[in-house]
Amino acid sequence: MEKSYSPEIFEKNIYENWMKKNYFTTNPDKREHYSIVMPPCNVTGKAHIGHALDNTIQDVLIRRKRMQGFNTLWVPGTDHAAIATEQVLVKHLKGEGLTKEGVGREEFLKRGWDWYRQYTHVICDQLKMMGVSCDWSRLAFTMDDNLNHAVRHVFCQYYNEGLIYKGKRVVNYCPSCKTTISDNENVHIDQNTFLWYIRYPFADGSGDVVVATTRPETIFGDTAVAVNPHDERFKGQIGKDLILPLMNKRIKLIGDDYCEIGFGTGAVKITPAHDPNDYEVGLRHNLEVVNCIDDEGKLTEITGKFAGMDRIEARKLIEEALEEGGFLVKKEKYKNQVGTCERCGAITEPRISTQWFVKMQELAKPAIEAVKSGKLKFHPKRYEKTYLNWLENIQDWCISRQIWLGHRIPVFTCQHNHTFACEHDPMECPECHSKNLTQDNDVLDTWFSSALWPFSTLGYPNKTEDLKYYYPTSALVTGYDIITFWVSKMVFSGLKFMGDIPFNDVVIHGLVRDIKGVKMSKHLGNGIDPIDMIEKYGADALRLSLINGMSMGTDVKYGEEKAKESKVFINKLYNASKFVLQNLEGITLKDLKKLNLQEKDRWILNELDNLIKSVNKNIDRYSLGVATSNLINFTVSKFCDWYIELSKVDLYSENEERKIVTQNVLYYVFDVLLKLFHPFIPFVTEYIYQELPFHEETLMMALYPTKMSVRAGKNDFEKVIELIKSIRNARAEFNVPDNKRTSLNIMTEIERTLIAENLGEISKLAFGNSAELVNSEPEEKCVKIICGDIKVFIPMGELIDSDKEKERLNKEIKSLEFEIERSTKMLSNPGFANKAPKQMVESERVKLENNKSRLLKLKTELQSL
RNA sequence: GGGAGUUUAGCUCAGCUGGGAGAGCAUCUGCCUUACAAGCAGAGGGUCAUAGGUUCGAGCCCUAUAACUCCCACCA
Repeated sequence: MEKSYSPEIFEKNIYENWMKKNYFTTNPDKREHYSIVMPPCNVTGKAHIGHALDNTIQDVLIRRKRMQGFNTLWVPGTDHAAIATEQVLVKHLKGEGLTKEGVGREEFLKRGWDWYRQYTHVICDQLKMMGVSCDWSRLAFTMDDNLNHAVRHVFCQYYNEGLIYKGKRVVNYCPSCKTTISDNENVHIDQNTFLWYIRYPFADGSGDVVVATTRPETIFGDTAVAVNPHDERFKGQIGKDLILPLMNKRIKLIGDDYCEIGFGTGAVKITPAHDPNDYEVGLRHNLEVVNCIDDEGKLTEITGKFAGMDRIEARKLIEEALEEGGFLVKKEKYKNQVGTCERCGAITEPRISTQWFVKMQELAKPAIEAVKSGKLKFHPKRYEKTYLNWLENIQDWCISRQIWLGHRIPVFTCQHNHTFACEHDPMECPECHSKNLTQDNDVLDTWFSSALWPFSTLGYPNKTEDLKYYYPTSALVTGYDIITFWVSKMVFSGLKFMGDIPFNDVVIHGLVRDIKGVKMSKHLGNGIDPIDMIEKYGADALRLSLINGMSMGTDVKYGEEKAKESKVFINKLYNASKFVLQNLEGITLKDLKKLNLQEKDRWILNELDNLIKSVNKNIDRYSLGVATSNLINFTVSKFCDWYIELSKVDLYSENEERKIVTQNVLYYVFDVLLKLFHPFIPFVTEYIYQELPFHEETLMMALYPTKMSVRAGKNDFEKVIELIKSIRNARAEFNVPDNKRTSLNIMTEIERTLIAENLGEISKLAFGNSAELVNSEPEEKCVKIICGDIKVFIPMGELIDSDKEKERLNKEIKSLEFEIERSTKMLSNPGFANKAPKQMVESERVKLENNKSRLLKLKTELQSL
């Protein structure tokens, strides 16, 4: 083993070996299964720290279950992230002086595949560096042939059942990406703008109506002005004609409840082509739909001299024109929110267009029921609300996108206008047998394919053994940001096509933010590259730093310091392993239960049992951060600080029997500890494990520890620990430096056996040069320490300062008196004595008695000074 | 406008079904003790956001309030 912990020299080899031995691959068998499908990573570039968190959580769950003997399947995968990738490709083309239309669909798709092939490698290699134990032989991609088959199968079923329809709607449209985007991708941001008040004169010259708008450029598309039919101000005017400014065209004043009395001027201009509400109003009143903004965000021909101008840039000129014509009443500052494209940041346009939709009402119902009935569980539970709230207010799902990358909509039209959906590319029209067919130009929303992920990756629509065995999967691990648009879609898809929920548990984690809590972004440059962290501190340190202290569902504030801290801890574990290994030479393996254990051995074994219990409990409830802090706490504060130090006494002694016992306990505890740690920090644990005198082929397949229950009854060794701490404490109070050793004279009646057994240990750990049991107080001037029944006399000659000693005793007396008062009060409260559990009352009584007798001893001591 | 979350030591956060406030980092003191100075031993530091309530007992449960964060929503 290397002198110090250097992850860079072994992590890569260990991973390659795991791969080579096929430890990650699995197939259905007789065992119980535990399966997870990995949320597919976008093939757009590098893995970010969020991937590291998400995949570490899954790896921890998978690795523990694998060690517990389950048939564990973890399916890795990647997503084609069509809009983002298409954008990048278009940019690349532009660099070559080309356009997408110029190269044509076929060539463009070819370039897409080249890109995917190249970057799938990058992202997968990075995941491998993190140590993920997924079954790489099953790596899935949302555009794979079999997944495409699943998509088309599902599409056709929806289509044939009438759940997919084509319709005219106002949808969000990004003029920069030139495609429709979903509501989720349309992010609202605050903007400072103006509210323009515009006068619409009545055609008969009887005054005018003033409307307020934030979008004067849409005036060209106005086909009505609406007021509330119950608004007194407009009584008798509804139905009259108005003159549309700038267009010099007649439009009607209509009455519609959509218009709120008391808001703004009470009148609102109606532009059915460019506002979803106005479109609805338009339908109710049979209004004309006039497009005044084209698919590039430019004003159309009908706007006359403004044609070809960008819609936002044209505002100023439109304003001037309105003013010139005397239509502008006023303009005031106004704050509102505009929709922007999540990917490119451009202001989106509500735009009337023909799109494909999935009817959601019926599909949502069973998905709601699955959660309400408790069959599908969210962890933490509060995220159920996000899920339910969304499904209960569901809108039809717009699934068509006007781009080229992705699953092309499998709907065909023949020359006689027969339209049909087809799972496999058709040769002819099923109705008229025409061979002159054209396919719909749009592709499907990326989420359409990821919605099928839990079963498409297992072979759907074929009825495979995998599907039968691994579905429903055990858990889905993902961030809260995609509950609505991914988790919910998988649930209703699973219920619809598999007849069962796709996973039993939904484990929701938070987002990784920077140390100040700000979202990481390229723009701000506050991102932390997980690969950087691996190179500097090792993959195990990265993993541990993400998990330790994390609370499921809550955002993680992350800074490089955390990786550093984790590395410091792993180094500690590494050093402990060096100690253990050095001292296991010549060990003969024994059955611990048959060995003559001492109190200290029972103590550490008992603590270890508690650890196993709490680690399991916390992983079961997905409190991974608590599990790691249990583990770290045990390692540092129990194993290293105490047991290792205690063990030195016997290991370096001539007592062969004690040496064998100690070696066996050390080995046992450390072996269990490595196994418990392995799911979290797989590399270093495997590395150390291979150095142990007895081990299996790999730690990742070793049996996960269970409790051994060495003993029952109470733990006496705590008393020795208390004693040692008291001595250390007293020495510190007298400013005795650690390198000054003293003799320790211990007097006790009840605990003679316990103390006699641990004299060497007490001496070593409490800075003694000797420790012995005495029957009377030494003649010399001593510092006296009282610890329960045990008294320790430490001759410290010139160091003893009686004022200081008095001070020390007084301090202790004071805190004891405080404690006694508290207990007395509590016990004398009839409510407590009657209502509290008996155990509680009893232990409080014992505590009080002990404190009282201790107080007496201390007071006697003080008087004798 | 609706909903959720957070508020505990100087900083980052734990704290399970209520039963004497915890960790890491930082600070101070003393130690190179043959696993570890990336260390060891010790110490200081908290009205658990505020105000009420339930209870024998509240960081934890209930009700308000405040501050911050996030999500959802078609308000011109």
